[in-house]
Amino acid sequence: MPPTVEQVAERAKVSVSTVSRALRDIPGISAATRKRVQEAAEELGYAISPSASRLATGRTRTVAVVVPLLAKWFFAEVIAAAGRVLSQAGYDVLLVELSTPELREAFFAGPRLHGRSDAVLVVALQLAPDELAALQGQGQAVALVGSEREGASSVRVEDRAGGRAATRHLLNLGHERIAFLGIREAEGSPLGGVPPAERLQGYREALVEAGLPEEPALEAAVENTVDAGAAAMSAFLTAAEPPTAVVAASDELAFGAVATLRGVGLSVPGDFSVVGYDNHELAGAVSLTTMDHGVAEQGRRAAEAILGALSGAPASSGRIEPRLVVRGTTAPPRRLRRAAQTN
Amino acid sequence: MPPTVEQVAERAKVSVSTVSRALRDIPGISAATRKRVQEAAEELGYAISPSASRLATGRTRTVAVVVPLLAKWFFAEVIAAAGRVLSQAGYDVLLVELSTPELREAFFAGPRLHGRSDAVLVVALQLAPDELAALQGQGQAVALVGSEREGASSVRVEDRAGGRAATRHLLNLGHERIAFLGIREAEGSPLGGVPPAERLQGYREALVEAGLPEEPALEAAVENTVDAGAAAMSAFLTAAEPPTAVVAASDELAFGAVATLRGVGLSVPGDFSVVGYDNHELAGAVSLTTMDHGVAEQGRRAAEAILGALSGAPASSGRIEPRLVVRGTTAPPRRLRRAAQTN
DNA sequence: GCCAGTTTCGCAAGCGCTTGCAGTAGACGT
DNA sequence: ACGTCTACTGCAAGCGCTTGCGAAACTGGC
Repeated sequence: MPPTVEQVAERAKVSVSTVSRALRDIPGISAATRKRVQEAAEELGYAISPSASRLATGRTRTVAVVVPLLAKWFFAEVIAAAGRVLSQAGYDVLLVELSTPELREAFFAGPRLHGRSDAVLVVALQLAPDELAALQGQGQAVALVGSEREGASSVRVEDRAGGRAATRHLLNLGHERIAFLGIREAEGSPLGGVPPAERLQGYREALVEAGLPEEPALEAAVENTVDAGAAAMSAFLTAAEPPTAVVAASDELAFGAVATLRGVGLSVPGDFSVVGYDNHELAGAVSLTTMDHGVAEQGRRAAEAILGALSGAPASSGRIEPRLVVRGTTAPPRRLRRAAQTN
Repeated sequence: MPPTVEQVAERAKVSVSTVSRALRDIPGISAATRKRVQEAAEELGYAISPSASRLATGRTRTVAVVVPLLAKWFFAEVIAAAGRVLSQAGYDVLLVELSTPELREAFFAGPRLHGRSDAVLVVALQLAPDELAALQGQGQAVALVGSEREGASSVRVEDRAGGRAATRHLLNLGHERIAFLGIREAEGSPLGGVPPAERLQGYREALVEAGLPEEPALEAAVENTVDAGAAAMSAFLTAAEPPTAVVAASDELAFGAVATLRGVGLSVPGDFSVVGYDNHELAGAVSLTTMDHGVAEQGRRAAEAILGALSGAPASSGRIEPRLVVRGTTAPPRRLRRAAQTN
């Protein structure tokens, strides 16, 4: 039904090879001929057959995007941003969600991308060396978001600095008992390796720098959900000497923490301060103080790295510096404010 | 680099046609031969070339998913659910985000999907007749989520019933001045046509049934964001005779409304009740009473409809009945509770 | 042990595009 | 006016797989 090069050639009174070259702006075709061909194509409503083109060239002009979980804001945002630059550049985006260990295993077991994409954008997954090799073995250029591997481009966040900054913010406000609400892998999750571990390190560093002791009781690690964050917050509150502030490794955990605190009648930030991590789409809605790590930018830069790699550029390795966004869930601890008032 | 049918054929000592048939479970191959071929393929790590197969068959085993905005929870959730059933069925998922009117126009102007997918899953976009025709003209089977068109499968939500149920819930609690916080298209948005209009209708119906007057001043229509919801809520509060409850056409608007209310010191649900619409991932976090309309199920069913259409089934047209999820943002109006106390 | 009827396979012609190489036609110099 | 270059364009051989059709092998029945 759709016209082929042949029909365009016929109409433009040239050979198919000329059509092919004219339409792809390949030199060696006179301007006049090129124009004639383009017009013929236009009139016929010609559209190239991707399959045929791919078969002949061996390249697909498609990049696969693999994520552990599509419905999480972070991943969706990264994909959206990456997708825009990719499709802008004329690439198709193939979506791959690896939401269970089984899917992950199956995906890396065979050459599942062979002939489907030229490159892969891997978000958040911590690839094992052989997994990376499996991808590259299929001739895929690979770019990583949220991890770093030899031989692949990557975009990472300075999470340690981020964790430290979040914690410092609370220290500067006068808090001295600050908890950390971290992320632990859920059972069925395919992430494999927890990148935000650096956030915890940053937190610890900040405490040490401030001359405060590390207290294991103030560190939790739970599944990255609102409910888990809420539960963990409850646990902190039952401590003998509860913290007065918490830095959460994600905004979702922070949401949960805030919910718990307000639920038991505590005021945030009056009685307790919370800082999140992500600058989630809805962070503003609850006025959450949080670390912004340019989620969309991560996607954008990874996509650009891929485009670069596809045109022969060497692997690049970018870093993003998170920055604190102060909103309404952080304030000096009550003790200090009382003191200030009595001044 | 990767092996081809030819090499498999050679190793299994059969012809390429036999390999092709054996690997695809096409009858006419003896069990013994089939096994031999499969083993040979296995040993060689053979993977079919999609391009070649597509070129030869004309089918791509790919379905395109088009959404207006990927990073919104609703869309991401629908895609995730649909993607799971599609990839389970062996289909690739091609992602298309039409986030601006320009992109939308360009997309429908040419045969952009020709040879790229066998079917399209259109989420939320209200297709103009010629847009639908453009897709079908490219030989695409099409399934719609959130709209309905002659000649295409679709999955829709009984939004009118949903709007009515949400409103009734508030009426039953004793509210008499209930506002509606609706969705209006943003300027640069490609949605084109507002499906949730039915939610407003349901709201009005419920009021009429309860013998209450419709008050235009109690109906707002804003962009579907937390901030816009917050602003609209502020407007409601400045009314001469403010409402005591609001039904929002989305959870995001509801989040904004709640934020405004609590921001000015009003208690929710003590002083004001709010019911949302979506049962957003984070609705639980703020304990939002809302209408659940099975978002994942919409994706799943649409994907199933597509698979059906691809195997020759006639267009189907499913409906989903939303249900109320009562959480913590709705309660009787203060007036009534006082009365109850004095009892 | 021979023939008709089944199975099981292989041949070869595409599918629609790309590209190395060869051929043709102007352009230019002398 | 003729040879030499350069600039265009066409030929044809793939790319790796599918599939209609005919050939070969095998099954029984007699």
